[in-house]
Amino acid sequence: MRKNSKESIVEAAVFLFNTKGFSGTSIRDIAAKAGVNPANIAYYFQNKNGLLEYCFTAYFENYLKELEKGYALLDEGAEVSLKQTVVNLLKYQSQNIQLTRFILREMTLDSQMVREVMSTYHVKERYYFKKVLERGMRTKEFRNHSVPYIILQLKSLLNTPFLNIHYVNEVLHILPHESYFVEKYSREIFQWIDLVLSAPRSFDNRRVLSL
Amino acid sequence: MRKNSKESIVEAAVFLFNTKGFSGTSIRDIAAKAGVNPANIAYYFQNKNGLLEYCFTAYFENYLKELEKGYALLDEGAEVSLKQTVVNLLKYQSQNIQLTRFILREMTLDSQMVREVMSTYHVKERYYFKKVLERGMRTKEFRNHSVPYIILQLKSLLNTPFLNIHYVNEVLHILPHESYFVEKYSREIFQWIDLVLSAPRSFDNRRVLSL
Amino acid sequence: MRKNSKESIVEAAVFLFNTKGFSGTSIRDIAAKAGVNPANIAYYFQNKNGLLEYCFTAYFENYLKELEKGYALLDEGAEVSLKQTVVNLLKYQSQNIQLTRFILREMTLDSQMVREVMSTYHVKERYYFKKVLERGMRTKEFRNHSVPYIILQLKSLLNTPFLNIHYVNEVLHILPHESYFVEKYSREIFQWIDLVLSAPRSFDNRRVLSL
Amino acid sequence: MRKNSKESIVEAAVFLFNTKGFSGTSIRDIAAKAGVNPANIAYYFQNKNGLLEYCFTAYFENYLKELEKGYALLDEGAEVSLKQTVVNLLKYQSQNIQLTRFILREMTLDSQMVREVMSTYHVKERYYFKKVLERGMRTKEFRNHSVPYIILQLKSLLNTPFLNIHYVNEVLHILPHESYFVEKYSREIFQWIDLVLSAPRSFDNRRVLSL
DNA sequence: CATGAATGAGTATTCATTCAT
DNA sequence: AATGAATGAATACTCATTCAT
Repeated sequence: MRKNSKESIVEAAVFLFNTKGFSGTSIRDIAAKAGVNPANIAYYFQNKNGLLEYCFTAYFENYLKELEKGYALLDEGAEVSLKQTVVNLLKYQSQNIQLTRFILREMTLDSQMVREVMSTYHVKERYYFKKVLERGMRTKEFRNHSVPYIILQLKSLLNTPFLNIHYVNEVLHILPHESYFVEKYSREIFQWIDLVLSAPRSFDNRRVLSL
Repeated sequence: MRKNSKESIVEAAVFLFNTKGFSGTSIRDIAAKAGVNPANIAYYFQNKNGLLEYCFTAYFENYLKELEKGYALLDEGAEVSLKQTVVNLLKYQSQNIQLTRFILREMTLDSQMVREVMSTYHVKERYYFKKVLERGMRTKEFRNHSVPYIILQLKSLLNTPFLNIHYVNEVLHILPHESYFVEKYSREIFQWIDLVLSAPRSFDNRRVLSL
Repeated sequence: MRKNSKESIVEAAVFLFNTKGFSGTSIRDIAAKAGVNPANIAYYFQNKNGLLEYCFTAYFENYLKELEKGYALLDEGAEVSLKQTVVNLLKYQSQNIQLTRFILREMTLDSQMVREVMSTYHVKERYYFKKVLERGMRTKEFRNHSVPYIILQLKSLLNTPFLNIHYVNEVLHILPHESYFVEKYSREIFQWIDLVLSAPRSFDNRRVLSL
Repeated sequence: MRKNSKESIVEAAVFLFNTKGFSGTSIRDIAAKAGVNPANIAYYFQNKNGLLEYCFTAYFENYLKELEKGYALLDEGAEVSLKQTVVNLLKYQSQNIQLTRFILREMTLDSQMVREVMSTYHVKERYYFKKVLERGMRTKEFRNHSVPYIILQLKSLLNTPFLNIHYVNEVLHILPHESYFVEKYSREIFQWIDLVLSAPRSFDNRRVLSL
């Protein structure tokens, strides 16, 4: 009857997982919101966990694409590449704000499935960041610094607004889902790159696209 | 049989909420792990939500105490006060790493209870940070900056290692529960304060206690 | 794709009904094992019960044929007829060992369908046995005996090895699906006929075919 | 509220398993018939399979007791011991006719649980029968015979009336749950023992108790 | 003939909670 | 202070079946 059952299931699931968490969301809730029969979820995704894995995969495959786009610019300079990556990721997360929050939260659990699915993606992500940072240090664009600690800070800055969206909204009156947030917050991270990461010199943000 | 049922319930609950999430943990799991009868939990905490609220309250009351200790140093300078606060909070979170992760995660949900309980604490926290930052800007210790965006970055840096502890462990090989992490990571945040937040001048970390 | 969907469905169904029971087997199990679409089963057999009835009918029509073959020999003597029937039935059951076990088990349930389908066959079977036994008693081949109790014993001896095949295999190390079992076990039942059923005299097994 | 929830659950379960089979019976059916809450079944028996295991254990422990009682008479003669065992087992099965039918049927499935639970009991049972038969052959009470095939026939005769109770009722008009059946059918099996199993001589049934 | 999509009723099981003791 | 028994509602999931294509 419905044209796009699978799609509407995912849509409903993302919304509910985002607001109530994975465990806190029942398959019936999802089916009701999607306007489909609960059995249909098993039909398309095997079981509730299959739906979760589908979301994880969807999120991370696109996430890695954004990473790769920035990484492709590495020959134009580590700083340019990194800044472009920051913009890409902020944009991606801002445009998929519900999915992002849900994934970022679920990642903090100790479930075996999460570990398995994510180990791949995390290793890849770390590889990209490491390459960019090491290149920058080699070319003296960046000062020498502990790579893990830099990655930790960068990821902190990138993820927190999307994970704690409610806090950011209500307490700080910042709206991460609005388009100008990407622009504004990119500049904040650029400043962190310029001041904390880069070797002291004149900075060049002109090459960063789509800002 | 057990000397301190209540305490052992909380202990078990924090461990399980931390690893499996609040919704993912059943009262029987907790009771089994604590070695008490499930009905006992209702006896002490009314119901499952009461146990959650107890954890939130316990966490935030001590969290605010740490904030206040740093705030009390405001007259010795905004930078000193802020840096001391950073050390205190890192220490507190590192020493209560399971509770911290669980609370930080649960805070990202849209439950009404979470909103209610936390509005108070978040407002207070924001008040402290705002006071310190504004004082620093007034005294020219800090450059002028958007207060909300600075708070956002500061909180990002403070919380992320404890929330994403598994990622930080496995991927970055950083161990936030070990004592030297506080020391090392404090210096990273100090650097952020010095380079991003402070007006360009010579920095003074000598006054920060217990580092 | 498959050449003979219907046949492969029955084959799969018999195997699964045999090992897991009718209620314990799902239409999807059968379809999966047969390599066909579940909807196909409804196409051929109306519904799951139709498949069951098909199996029952197939089993009993051939079963009755074997009975009739033995009954046709009645004029050559009750003992010969009975012994031939024993051989025929043992052979038939041994060659359809999965179907046999499943049918014999399902017959022990109180389902209405089972009652209906089987009343016909049971009555016919009883008729044959009764005729043979009464003839034998009249001709003094058999001693006088309660017919129902003799039928009960005869059916016990005929069915049990095929119904409790696992027990018979594992505990007694007898293999009812191997061809020499028919030969060996026939002799056991012949002995029962000779000693328990027949009037004391010299026995003649020469006329029994295909042993 | 109810005085004997556990007992009434077992009672209802045995009745329903008997008529509809284990897989064909739902936990709700049982709970409804027993007048208890479905969750109570999980409370007492862990899950549906736990209830099944409970029934198996209950059946076989008492079954073995009857076997042992007969076995204890072995020094009075193999024939006496065997005949007493027959009476005991017929009595036990006749008095627990529903449980017996259900167990005998379920034993014919290939479930792993059934195999595990029963391997013990079957081995013990085989041990008793083997000892009795071998003793009888040694003392020339019984003629030489293949022990497994004798056990097979004996068990056929013992179990079939209780397993195929409906057939036995409707077609043969024999009522295995009535007390005189034990008496009558014992004599049939005695005759089998006397004529098929025993060496030709005069028989003595006087020593068999409670007949 | 055959299938993928879809469904409503049903499955066993788990849940937080209550309450008499 | 603590517990075993019990419950009703909810859980994820499976079922046989239907139907348009």
